Amino acid sequence: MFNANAAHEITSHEIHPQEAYNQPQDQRLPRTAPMQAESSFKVACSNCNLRELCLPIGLSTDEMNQLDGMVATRKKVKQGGHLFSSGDPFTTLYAIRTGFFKTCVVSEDGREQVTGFQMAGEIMGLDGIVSDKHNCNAIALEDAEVCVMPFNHVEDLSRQIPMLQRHVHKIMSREIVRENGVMMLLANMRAEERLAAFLLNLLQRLHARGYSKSELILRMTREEIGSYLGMKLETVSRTFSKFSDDGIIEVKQKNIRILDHEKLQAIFNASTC
Amino acid sequence: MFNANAAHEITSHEIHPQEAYNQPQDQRLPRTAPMQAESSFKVACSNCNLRELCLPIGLSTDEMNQLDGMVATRKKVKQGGHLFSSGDPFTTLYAIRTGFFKTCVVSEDGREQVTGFQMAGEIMGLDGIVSDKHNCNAIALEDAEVCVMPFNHVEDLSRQIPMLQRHVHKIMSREIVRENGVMMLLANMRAEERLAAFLLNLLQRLHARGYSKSELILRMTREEIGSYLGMKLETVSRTFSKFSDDGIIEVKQKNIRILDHEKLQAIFNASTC
DNA sequence: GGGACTATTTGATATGCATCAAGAAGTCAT
DNA sequence: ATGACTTCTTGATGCATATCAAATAGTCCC
Repeated sequence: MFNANAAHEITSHEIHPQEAYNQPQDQRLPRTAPMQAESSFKVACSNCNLRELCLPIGLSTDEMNQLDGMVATRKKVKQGGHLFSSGDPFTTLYAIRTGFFKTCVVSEDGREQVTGFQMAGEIMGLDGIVSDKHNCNAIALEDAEVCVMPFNHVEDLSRQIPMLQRHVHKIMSREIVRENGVMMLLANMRAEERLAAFLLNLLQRLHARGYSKSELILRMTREEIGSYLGMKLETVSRTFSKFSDDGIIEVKQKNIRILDHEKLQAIFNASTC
Repeated sequence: MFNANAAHEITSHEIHPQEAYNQPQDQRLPRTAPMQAESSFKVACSNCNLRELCLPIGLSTDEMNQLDGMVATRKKVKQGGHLFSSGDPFTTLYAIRTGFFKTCVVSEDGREQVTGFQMAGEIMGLDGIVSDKHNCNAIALEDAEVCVMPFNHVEDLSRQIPMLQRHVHKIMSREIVRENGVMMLLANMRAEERLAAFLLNLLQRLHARGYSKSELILRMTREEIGSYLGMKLETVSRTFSKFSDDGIIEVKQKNIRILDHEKLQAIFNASTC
């Protein structure tokens, strides 16, 4: 659902290479899709190096070519910029090619609730389908690029390619299941369990993208973490400090190093105590 | 997505007529679909009196007939019975024809989290699509009947009827948006706001089904409400008592009468204070 | 590089809800 | 109808996290 070789096209003044998720790093796992010369790539899923995350597997060459019609264009979003806002008319889904987003809903009185953090290969905009307008804000937490997929195209192609249809359904179902998990977290867990769950989830998703299992850079503030986890930023900070004191993690601002993955897992399951 | 004239087929020993949501009541709004003789109805969406809630509008007669193939069969579930359980293989969606359900996920240590309450016309099982197995338990809170819709049928028909395809997408999107709202509730609201939001939501959904706006019967226990809202059953009870003391509602066990709808709404928006 | 801003950390105190407990009301089965 | 069970209500107390506050660290912008 988006094109490959992102790194080649990003100019260095846009991001800090050593910090950005959208740059390849030493820890990245090898990709099956070989790197290719950087010029002359059209917007196409068929040669996107993230297609294993984004698209259904097992498509025929023919279907792959059809699929390239799904992405109409690409769009860059600067850090802090809105990809879409609550109330905007809904016409397209977005696949993240590079960068990192948060989605949040805002109540009438202005309280903001972060409903999720999205990274490369993940789809945004599903909330807009039901009422033909977006129901949340999608804000880039670092400079980002997305594939614009007009929802009409997605639906048309889904009718022609059953495997794609199933894939779209799975993506929506996955989001429902994810939110079920967040409900469990918010309703039942204590601060330490929530933060452990949050870190483990981020690590797992980053690992699937070729990043280290024992290190990560938080793209969001303590306040945004707190919003997502239903706690105040001070509590997030205190809990980080506690994990640090207990030798579970090392915290250097937004850089987190996991020292004891098992202990973190144990806290998450602390349920079991 | 399910058949009509439920009331005619339910035998009285199964439910208490004066209490059940699955019985017509004085307060019900008139339906556009006329009541018909009770015998000889086959499983068919085309003559279901809930199709306005359940199905896309504006289908041609032809498409309507096609759609009748979607529901393979119907299934009765006794109060307390499982429609499906976490881990069960996923093959079908279910549309509630009559009755009332809860869905809940259970963490490894056994903590139960109610993720939703479902009533007539609503679809269950969407959580199962992503991993081909169900991710939660669906338990009947009163004797119920559902339409069994093999997911293969749904997908096949969706490819043939674009309006149905869009409808399925909307249903999934609606669930995502609903869960966004629950996240906001759990992360940001205080006990009174949560319970007010809960009551208003139930009232609104029941009203759409022809029930009174000022009265409802809770099908779930205080504990189940508490689980859904992220609070303990004692707090639910206390909050009901407080609303009662404040003249906002009248509580007689599971029977709730709304005395001051505006005040309830104000508490929900209490955010604004 | 320096000043203004934002983000983070840490401490002290307050509070909303959980927990523990016990009794009342309602429901079910025989 | 009667006893056993579940559900609900209400009170007393405790605790986890919110709130308030202030200092520190980091970042951005001229």
